[in-house]
Amino acid sequence: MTEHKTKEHRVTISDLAEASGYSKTAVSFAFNDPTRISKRAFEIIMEAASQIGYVPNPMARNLSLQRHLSIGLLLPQQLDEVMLNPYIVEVLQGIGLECERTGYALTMIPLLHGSITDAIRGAAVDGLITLGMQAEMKAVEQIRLRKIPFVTIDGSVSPQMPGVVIDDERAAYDQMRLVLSLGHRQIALVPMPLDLEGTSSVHRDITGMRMNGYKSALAEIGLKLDGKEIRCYPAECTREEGIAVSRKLQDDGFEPTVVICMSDITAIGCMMGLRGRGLSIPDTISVVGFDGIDAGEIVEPPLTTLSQSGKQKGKAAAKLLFSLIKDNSVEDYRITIPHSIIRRGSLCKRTPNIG
Amino acid sequence: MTEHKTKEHRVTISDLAEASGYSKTAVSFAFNDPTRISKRAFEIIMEAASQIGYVPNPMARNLSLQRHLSIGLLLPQQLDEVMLNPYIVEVLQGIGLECERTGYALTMIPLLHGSITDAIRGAAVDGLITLGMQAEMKAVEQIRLRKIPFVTIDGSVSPQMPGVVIDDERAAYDQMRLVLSLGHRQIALVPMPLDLEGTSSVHRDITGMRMNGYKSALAEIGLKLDGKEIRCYPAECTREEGIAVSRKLQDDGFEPTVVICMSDITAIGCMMGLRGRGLSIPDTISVVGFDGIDAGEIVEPPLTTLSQSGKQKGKAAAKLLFSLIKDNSVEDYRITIPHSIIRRGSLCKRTPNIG
DNA sequence: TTGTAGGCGTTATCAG
DNA sequence: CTGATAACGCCTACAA
Repeated sequence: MTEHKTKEHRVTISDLAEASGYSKTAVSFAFNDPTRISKRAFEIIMEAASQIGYVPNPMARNLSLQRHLSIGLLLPQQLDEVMLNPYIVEVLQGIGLECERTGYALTMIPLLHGSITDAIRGAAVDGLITLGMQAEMKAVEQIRLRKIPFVTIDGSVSPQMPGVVIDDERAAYDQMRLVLSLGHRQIALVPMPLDLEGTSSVHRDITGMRMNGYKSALAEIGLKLDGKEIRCYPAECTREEGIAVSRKLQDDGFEPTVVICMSDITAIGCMMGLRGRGLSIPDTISVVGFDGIDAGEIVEPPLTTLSQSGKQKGKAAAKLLFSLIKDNSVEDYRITIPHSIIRRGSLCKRTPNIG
Repeated sequence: MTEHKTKEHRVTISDLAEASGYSKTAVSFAFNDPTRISKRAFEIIMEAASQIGYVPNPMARNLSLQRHLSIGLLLPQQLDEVMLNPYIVEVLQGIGLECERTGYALTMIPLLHGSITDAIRGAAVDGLITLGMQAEMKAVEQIRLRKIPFVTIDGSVSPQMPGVVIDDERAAYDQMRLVLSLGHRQIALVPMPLDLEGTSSVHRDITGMRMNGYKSALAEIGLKLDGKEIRCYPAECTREEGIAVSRKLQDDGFEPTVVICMSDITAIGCMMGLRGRGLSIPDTISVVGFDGIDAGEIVEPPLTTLSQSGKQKGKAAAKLLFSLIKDNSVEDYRITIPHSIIRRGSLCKRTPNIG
């Protein structure tokens, strides 16, 4: 047992006032606006400060200033799960960039004994960024109670709930169009599971919109999600679930020429699973992902994907939030980030099977 | 411009006291320890609370309670760079897990206008986790001033600076031994650059210890880092720098049978670069990494690596810190996490070139 | 069970 | 340029 004494009566501004022979006011100025006291006073105070080891207490400072200098990120899942998702990590990068620019810290707010409400209640932050927040969630109400500004990424944005998104329907449409244009007609679709509870439905809106996009693209050439040529295999955004998909395909005896995933992680898992079953990509079967994460570049063959910049999203969201914190208003309550298709080796042309 | 009014005179405990007809004390109890007031009082107060929209102010609460319910992670680099390093992201997972268990938030503390000292000064946290902190850094002094407990990961741990590490020297030794045992004698070593400044030297200690490990292993069979058969190509932990290494090898006309990297990211970059130059892995050249990140599994061929669990490190560090926060002491000031070798396809046997 | 009053450590106001 | 004094909003002995 090693002792680490740290709390030996923290020295306060009063102590320093006494030690330096000046008033608390003077001390405060010395640290915050030295121009308002004499040079001599400043020096004496600072000297005394390092003598007795004084350093302003951030807690008290915050209360007085009525601000935390920190924004919070409300996590929809356990922190370790969140970090497993490279897309979210990208978002974090973007948020972090803005925080650095503005001198704010970024507080990750985990569920408090499983309760998001309690977590929000106690969050010591000047504003909140949420992930996939839907207007009707009870969390929204709780945030409003706190009377701190907040924005959402990938949620249901509205004038009452500013946020940043991509055009998910269009993105999915583009993704499907590409696949169809290459001649694929036997398709396995891997959406995110539309959870029934509606509580942790980070992806609810998104999944729905993307499915719409898929359907439009299919409809354009007279196809539809029929459960025969074109089937659905929902999966979470994890490699394991991606691998599981490849197994299910085999179990079903379904042999699509392409697998379209709603996330790159799933797609990569899928590639690994398919290869493990002796299929070769893209010769026997193509795979397409969604997100454009880094790892898509390093797999073999590299992953074709619908790329959205999580970093850009995070940055835009933070900007939005800071403008809310500063001016209490935003120019646009909805920021739409562009998406694009990145064509790589995992997807190739396919002559439609005849018969 | 959409207005988002949020600050319309926040309602305080006094307001609720008045509105409910009870005292501030009663209100406080209602929220913190309902058993201390009558059931009736509790209900009336809570009812009134939701009427007028009262919610305790965390800032004031913290000041009064003298705690933030948050620990800080001091970042050695820009947040976006940090997030680019999967190993650090793993550490984050581990820390996050502990935070969830204890109900603490995790605050990422970026440099404040480039100054780590200012960042520390203002950090509103109950304790700090640092990355690669060396005892003689000025940041240490600043943290001591704040009189908050702190631990370090991958730093110079001592009774005065508890922390968690792996046995880096031994790990590097093991890594090199494996390579040598497979017959490799032409070796490219890719350490992290030992920066001269010493300021951002997150890896200083580590690099040095690992180099020692390499040297011991080499010495055992009468070899040494001679700049001929065994050469050094320092590189940062990025894919780009890994790719750059492959280029430098070619420029030098050096044709090692194996490349040993101090991080998986570099190793993966290297693999990509080598393959881009027409070399086949592992037939022509083997590659070995360090860290054991996820991506090592998905590259082709999968990466052989010296695996350390960032998650375990983060978890242990957070545990250490919480014990410091709670009891002001720790059982062991140094936690050593085990490491292991993961053999995969990127490394294969090699008959030593003769002549 | 309830209320009064003082403290947490700063910053801000406003005289001198 | 300097210094009392009042916020900031909550918690908690202590007294009633």
